[in-house]
This record gives sequence, C-alpha cells and structure tokens, in this order.
Amino acid sequence: MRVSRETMARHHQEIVAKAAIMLKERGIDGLSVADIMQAAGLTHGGFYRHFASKEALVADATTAAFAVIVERIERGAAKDGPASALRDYVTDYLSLAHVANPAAGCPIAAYGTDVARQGAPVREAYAQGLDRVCSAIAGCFADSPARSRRLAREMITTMVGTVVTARATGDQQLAKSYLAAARTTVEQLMAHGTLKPN
Amino acid sequence: MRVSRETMARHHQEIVAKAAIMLKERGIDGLSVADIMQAAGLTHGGFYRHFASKEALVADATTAAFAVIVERIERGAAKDGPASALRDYVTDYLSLAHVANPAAGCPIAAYGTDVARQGAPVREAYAQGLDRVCSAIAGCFADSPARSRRLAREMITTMVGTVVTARATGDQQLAKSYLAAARTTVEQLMAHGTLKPN
DNA sequence: TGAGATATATGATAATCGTACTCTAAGAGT
DNA sequence: ACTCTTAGAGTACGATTATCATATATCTCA
Repeated sequence: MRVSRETMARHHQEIVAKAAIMLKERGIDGLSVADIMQAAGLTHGGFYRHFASKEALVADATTAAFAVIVERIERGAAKDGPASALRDYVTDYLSLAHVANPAAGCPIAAYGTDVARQGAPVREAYAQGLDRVCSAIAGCFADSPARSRRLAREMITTMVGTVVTARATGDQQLAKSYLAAARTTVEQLMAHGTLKPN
Repeated sequence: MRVSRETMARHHQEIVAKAAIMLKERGIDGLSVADIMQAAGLTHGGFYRHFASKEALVADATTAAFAVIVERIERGAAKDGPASALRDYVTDYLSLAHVANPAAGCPIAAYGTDVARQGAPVREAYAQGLDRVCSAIAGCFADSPARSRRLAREMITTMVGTVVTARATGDQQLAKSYLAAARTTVEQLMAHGTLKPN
C-alpha cells in the first residue's frame, strides 16, 4: 500500500535513525535489514525502495550518527560558548553512562573497528563524519586552524581508545579508572591550546 | 581417521593461531568456523572435537593474541632492556604498517568494538589479556606500581584510539597525521614516568 | 605383542538466518 | 478516473553453526 510522500520521507528518516542506534548496539555485521525495518515499524520487503543496499543504509546511518554529535557541539557552543560546549562533550564522552550505553554515544567507539573492513561508501561516510566532528571540536579553540585540528584529533583518539578499551572489559570499576586517567590526559591536551572565550 | 595426540595438539594450536590472525582481519562476526578450519588445513566437521563452540575458540584466540604481544615486550626487555623494548613497541604500534596490516597487530585495535557485544568468555579473555599487556608495559617503568600501571593504560588507550580512528578512514596521508600526533602525546605521557634503566 | 576399545577427522546434513529480489495490492498524485 | 509508486509478503539463494555416522588410525591393556 502506497503512502504519502511525507510519510515515506518520515519512514526513510526513521529507518536511518533506528539504524544509527542499532548499528551502535549490534555492530555492522550484527545488524539485519529485517531487524531495522521491524524497529521502524515496517516489514523488510520495502527496504529496497528506500536504499540500494544494506551498505548504503550503513553509510547514511553513519553520516547521521556523526551529524548528531556535531549538532550537539555546535548547539552547545552557540548557547553556552565553545569552552563550555567542549567541556560538556568531554565529560559526557568519558562517562560511565557512555561506556554502558553505546546506542546513544559515539559511532567510532561503538563500531569503529568494523568500519575498516567495509567498502568505500561506509568508509567515506565515516571519514567525512570524523572530519566534521574534528572541525566542530577544533572550532572551540582559538589557536591556528592546524594546531586546533591537531588538538581535536588527539582528544578524539584518546577518548575513543579509552571507551573502546574500557567498554569491552565490562568491569565498572576498571572502566572508572580508565575514564579518570583519560580525563587527566585530555585536560592536559586541552591546556596545550587556548579555548575560545564565551 | 584418528591422529596421534601430538598431531591433535598441533592441530589445536594451529586452529587457535590461525583464528587469532583471521579474527583480526575479519572481526568476530566475519569469521566462520569453516574458514578457520580450512586455513588450518582441516575440514569444519572436526571443529567441535577441539572446541565447545565458536565462542570458546574466539576466547582462546583472544588470549593467544594478547600473549604474543606480552611475549614480544618481555623478550625485548630481556634482550635490550625495558626502555628499548617499550620504545620499539610504541614505534611499531604507531606505524603505517600496523594500520595497514591488522592481522599482525593489536587485537584491541582490530576487533575491540566487537568484544563489548560478546558473552562472558570472550570478554574475560579480553580483560585478562589487556591486563597482562598493561603489566608488561608497566614493568618497563621504574615508578610505583600504581603510577606505572596508570601510565601503561593511558599509553594503550591513546594508541588504540589512534589506530582505530586512522585505520577506518583508509587514507594514508591522514593516518600519518594521526600517528605523528599520537607519537608526541605518548612520548609526553612516557616522560611523566621514569623508564627502567637497561 | 596383539586385539579390542577409543578417539579423531571427514563429509554429509539439519536447522537457522540474512541478503536481495520479485510480484502484488492498495493508496496517493495528477 | 487513471497512473504511478510504495509497502507488504513471499521466496530464492547462500552462508553459518552445530550435529552425526563413518572410516580409520591410535591407545591401552591383557
């Protein structure tokens, strides 16, 4: 049965949004087209009217997942200033909540090691998404673009490694240690640059 | 056809060794029992004489993968001293060769995000393996155990995040930037402690 | 030392699951 | 009213995990 264009557009967005969440929960290989469609309240048959392949959806969902992060940082920066936005980002990232709940968190920490084994569309979506997050973070520093970007990259890689490492052990106490240690490291990194004033 | 005990033990070790490599190449979900057995020169039917399940093999292979790393560090420390061994480890880890060739590298960077979705056996193998690597690294520092371990953890997480992030983009130039930046960060971390003399 | 008991690898097979595709009914556009 | 397109449902195909009977070589114990 046919639905209106708006409904179809809504369905499309719902599929992408659900996929972005489930991708982080289950990983790329752990996600089936039928599961996504069911989560979106549809049946798997209609999937290929929306996407050419599962890979295309994964690429779109990856882009969407990164976009959420960028938006959050930029919204925070507009509201409370770059320094505050960045501190919030780091605090949320290096939290037990983030370790315990991949679905709401960073796509790199959730399925980053899967991406290396994917085809070009997914890898490009990942690379662009990562680049945008780096830009958003770098935009919070008052230093030169090159230096800001370098700081942003070091911050992200440190945080990603921490959450990946801590999450896999499944040990709350151990996770706390890792998070606390990383927090110090990241703060030292940030101290190498100058945060933009409010 | 029955084989001798030694042959069976050799087969068992070959399966684990091949699995450790293929696991890093393909991820946990990407690895099939038939593929491993074929790589080990056997047929998949005999697999369940060696392991209770695929999960059991993944746990053993994870333990083996970490053991290789620990052995390399300790061998280097015994031969050229802790400081040299640790520097070699860092250099190898943060190399383009490691980014390009997951099979020969760190299991965390290769399938770390998969582990969080596994059952207890795999997670425990991962947690123990990680702990041993941390101990091996910490053993290269002359500082207090607590401080040494903290340094080791920060080094590992930074390096893991760097390789995961860089590897997924598939961009050599970008990978170089990430690796170079991480090298500086890790060296600064190491400078916070004191390496054991030769 | 020799024969029976035992255990391993094989190849076939069952059962399940995922992707991708096709056909069709039904409802939206025009 | 007529066409076009969307979701639904079913299905083909392949892959995966796990099991099983069988052949065969190794152990083991008398």
